[in-house]
Amino acid sequence: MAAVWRSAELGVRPGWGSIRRSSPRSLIGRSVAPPGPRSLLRPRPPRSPRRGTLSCWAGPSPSEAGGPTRPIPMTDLAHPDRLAKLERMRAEGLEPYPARGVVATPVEQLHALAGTPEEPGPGIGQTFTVAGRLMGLRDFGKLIFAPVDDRTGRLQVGLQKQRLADWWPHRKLLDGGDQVGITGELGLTQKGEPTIWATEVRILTKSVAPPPEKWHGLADVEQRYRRRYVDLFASAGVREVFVQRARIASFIRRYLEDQGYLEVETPTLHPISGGATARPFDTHHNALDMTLYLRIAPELYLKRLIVGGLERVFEWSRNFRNEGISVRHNPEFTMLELYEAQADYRRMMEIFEQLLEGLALALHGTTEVEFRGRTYDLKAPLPRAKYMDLFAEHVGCDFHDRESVLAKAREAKLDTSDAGHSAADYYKLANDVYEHFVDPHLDGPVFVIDYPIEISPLAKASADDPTIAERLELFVGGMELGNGFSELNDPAEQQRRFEEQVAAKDPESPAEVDIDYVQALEYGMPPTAGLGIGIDRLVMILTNQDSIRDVLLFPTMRPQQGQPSGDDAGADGPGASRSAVDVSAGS
RNA sequence: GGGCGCAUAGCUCAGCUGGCAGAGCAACUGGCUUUUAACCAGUAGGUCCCAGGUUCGAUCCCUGGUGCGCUCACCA
Repeated sequence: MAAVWRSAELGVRPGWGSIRRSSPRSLIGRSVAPPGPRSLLRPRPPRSPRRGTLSCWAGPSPSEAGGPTRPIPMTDLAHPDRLAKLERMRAEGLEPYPARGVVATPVEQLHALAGTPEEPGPGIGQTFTVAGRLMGLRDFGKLIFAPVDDRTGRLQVGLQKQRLADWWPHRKLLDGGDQVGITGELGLTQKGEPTIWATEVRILTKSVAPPPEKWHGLADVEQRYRRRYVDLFASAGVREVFVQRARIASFIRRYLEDQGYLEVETPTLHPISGGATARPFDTHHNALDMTLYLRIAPELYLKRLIVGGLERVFEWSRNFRNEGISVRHNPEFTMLELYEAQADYRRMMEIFEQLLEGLALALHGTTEVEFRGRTYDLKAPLPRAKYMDLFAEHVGCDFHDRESVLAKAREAKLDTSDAGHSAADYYKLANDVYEHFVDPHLDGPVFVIDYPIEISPLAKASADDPTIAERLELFVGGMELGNGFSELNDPAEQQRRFEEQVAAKDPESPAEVDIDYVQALEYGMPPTAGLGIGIDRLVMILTNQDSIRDVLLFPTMRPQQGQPSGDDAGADGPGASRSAVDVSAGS
């Protein structure tokens, strides 16, 4: 409690004692803005009466702003001892938040420069600066060892009284978690640990919130996701996952660019939600007074670009789907979509295979990856299995054998009430049967190919069999990693399929035909194939993370502290077009 | 939305059958110049998630709520 008020002892104007009682370690001072996430740790009871109290803070303080004794705005995350040190720094003429950092050498390089006891590096005895977060303190009295982390790794610094005569009295101001810049001679300890023997120590930023326990880091998964910034610096291996994620993205970009692909950006706000089957998020544009949908897939825009002659395009598409959250679903997720003129779905499988194999080799040096305790070999070519064959094998009857399929659907306790109404309804049900019986067997890696045309409304029919679409889905670790097909480019056929979907009056079906897309096809889209890859899941596989949340820096979370949640159902009035869920390739 | 589970110090976690709230790390004080989660001695730190209920007495039992995890359904 005395946290914030330690400053009072150090000369902050007296007389705030009454506030002190009423406002223990809450968000104090600085402004009267809404409290926001006060307690970042636990829900707290409402504090409405305090607002007035806060405003009397803000009033008189500006004159003090900038002064060393101004009240310290802090949440209750700030620790009293650290706040006291902050004030002590100012009292001793040290700026806890200096304007500039230091020019430093990355830790990775310093390790190379230091070498080993057997083979000392060229930097031994030279002076360097390391900058980063202080990850601990091992105090031996006249010697302190401390690990410092920067983005490239961890290096030990050694603070010796004999080398730091002037600074030594300030040493107690240091805490784990502080941002520091340490300059000194590079050397090795008796145990051979590369160490900078400091001759200059600077606190570049005082950390007033204590870091998590040093050995375990943040273990509470909720805290890990909500406060990822802490997780990143405090938990082993977390940064590495996101570094690898960036490498994966970079590798794929390079690969596609080498293949002559152009990276493009298409709208995220869609007037008609299309390109996949999913409930969209909707929003409203005030000036246009219209409903817009966050994209569920970039597909229809990218194919417009093929019509436009760009021929090979890809996009990192953040897609938004108003669906459930699970260990492999997040409401916003990243999908790579690519389209290539003059290609068919076989070419898409080759690209997919080359990417997977190349990524595994680049990241792990082998095509075998571990995921959820199992090993998957991503060496190309990957096995293929035809949808109809899988259906026959695992369901036990032919896809088109209505009687048997219906019996199987009932056996699986699927909803069969719509099944008789239309051809589309039947195929939807048959596909449900497929997923129920076949998906559990698709551990992978395996390309499932040649899907029924009826569940692939944006795909082109096979030349050999008009009931079959030239389509692939790749499964690894039991997850669908991607979906691709030879693109339907017959505008009349596309319009017919769109209208069929709209007519189905399924709440998940599109409410509206995307006429502009049909018109684009009327101008002529060359034979084209497309592929969508779920990047988050790909990263899961390649970094052996069980949950999609572990490969997303900031996964979607419910807000804390009993904020109103999900009760805006009445927000879209009756006039707002009910979810223009779209036709899709079922991707 | 359904089922199961979890919520205790800044962090990681114990807490027996319902009887004064515990440890390690972090912090503070003291000691220690080559450690690697340093070590040794001491000090301080708690709305036991929230609200009700049962009870002489609730961290513990009951009811409801909140958040999170797993799982099922939908989806990629």
